[in-house]
Amino acid sequence: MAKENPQYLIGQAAFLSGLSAPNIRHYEKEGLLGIPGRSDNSYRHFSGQDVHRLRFIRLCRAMDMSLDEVRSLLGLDLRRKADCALATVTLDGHIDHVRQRMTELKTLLQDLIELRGLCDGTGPQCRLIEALHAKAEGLKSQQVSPRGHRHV
Amino acid sequence: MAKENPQYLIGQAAFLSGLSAPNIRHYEKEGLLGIPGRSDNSYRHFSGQDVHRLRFIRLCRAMDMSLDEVRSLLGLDLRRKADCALATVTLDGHIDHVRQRMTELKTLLQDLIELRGLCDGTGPQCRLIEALHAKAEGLKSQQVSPRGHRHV
DNA sequence: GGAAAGCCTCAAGCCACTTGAAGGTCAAGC
DNA sequence: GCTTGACCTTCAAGTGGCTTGAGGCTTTCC
Repeated sequence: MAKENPQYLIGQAAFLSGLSAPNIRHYEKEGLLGIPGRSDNSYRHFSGQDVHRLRFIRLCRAMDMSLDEVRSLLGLDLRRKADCALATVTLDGHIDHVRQRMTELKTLLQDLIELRGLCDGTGPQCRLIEALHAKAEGLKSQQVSPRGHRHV
Repeated sequence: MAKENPQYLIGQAAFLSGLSAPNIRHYEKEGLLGIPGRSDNSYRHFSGQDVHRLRFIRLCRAMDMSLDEVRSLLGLDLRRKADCALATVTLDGHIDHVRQRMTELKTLLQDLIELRGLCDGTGPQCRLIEALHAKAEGLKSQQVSPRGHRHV
C-alpha cells in the first residue's frame, strides 16, 4: 500500500529531476519546496510530486526565470482568474526580457564574426586587436544597458 | 603643453567610457588598468589612453567576455604572431560560446511564446500552468547543461 | 561659512549556486 | 565484528562581476 507513494532519497530525486543534490537543498533553503519529510536518520525523502515540482523549477530556470519568478508561479492557484492574470504578466515580462537579450546577442555575434574575419593568419600583422580598439573608439560614451546579475 | 595629455577625474572617465565609477575602481582592483596616477588629494586621474582602455574593456564585456579573457587580450602585443594566434583562439572560443547560447535562447523563446499562447484570458480556466507542468513532466531526467556563472 | 557634489577606502550585499570540511548512516564483503 | 565505500547531514566559504552603503575627505559655489 505504500507503493502508491514512492519516496526518494535526495540523490534519487536529484537524478530524476536533473538537478544536483546541493542544488535541491539550496531550493529548500530558499523556500521553493516547503519542509521536506525526514526519515529517522534525518535523511530527506521526496515524493513523486516533489520530484515533479523539482522538474518544474528546473524548467523555469532553464527558461532563465529568477527564483523569485519561479516562487511566484509556484504559489499560484490556476483556477483563480486573478492568479492566471499574474502568470501571464510574469510570462510576458519574461518573453520581453529574452527577446531583448536575443537582439543584443545577434548584434554581438555579427560584431564578433566580422572581427574574427580580420585575422586569417596570413598577413604580416594581425589587425584584430587594432579593430577591437577602433571599435572601442567608436563606442564613445553611449550609455550601455547595465549588465546585471541575470543569466540571460 | 599640458593640453596634449588631458587628465580626467574618475567621474569624467566614467562618463566618457560608459562605465560607473565604482566599476572602474573594481577593474583597477582586478588588475585590468595598472596603477593609476593620483593628484595630491589622492584623486585618481585618467589619461585619454586610459579612457580608451576603459572603452575597450566595456566593449569586451558587452561581448560577454570574462574579465580573464579581457585581461589576456589586454596583455597581448599585436605585432607578435604568437599573440595574434592567441587572440584568434580567444575570439573563436567566444564565438562558439555566443552561438550556443543563441541557439538555446531561440528554443527557449519559442517555448515561452507557445506557452503564452495558451492563455488568452477568455477561457474558463487558464491552461498556462498546466502546460508548464506538463512540460516539466516531459523533461523526465534528461541531464541539463549546467547553468554556470557566465552571463551568456 | 555652509551646503552640495565629488572624491576616497573598506566592507558587505547580490544571485544562484558550488565546493569543502567534518561528520553520521547503512549495506556489502572479509 | 569490522572495514570499506557510498550515501546522507550541516554549516561555512567561495564564485563572478559587480553594486550599495557607511563614514569621511576635498572642492566648489553661493
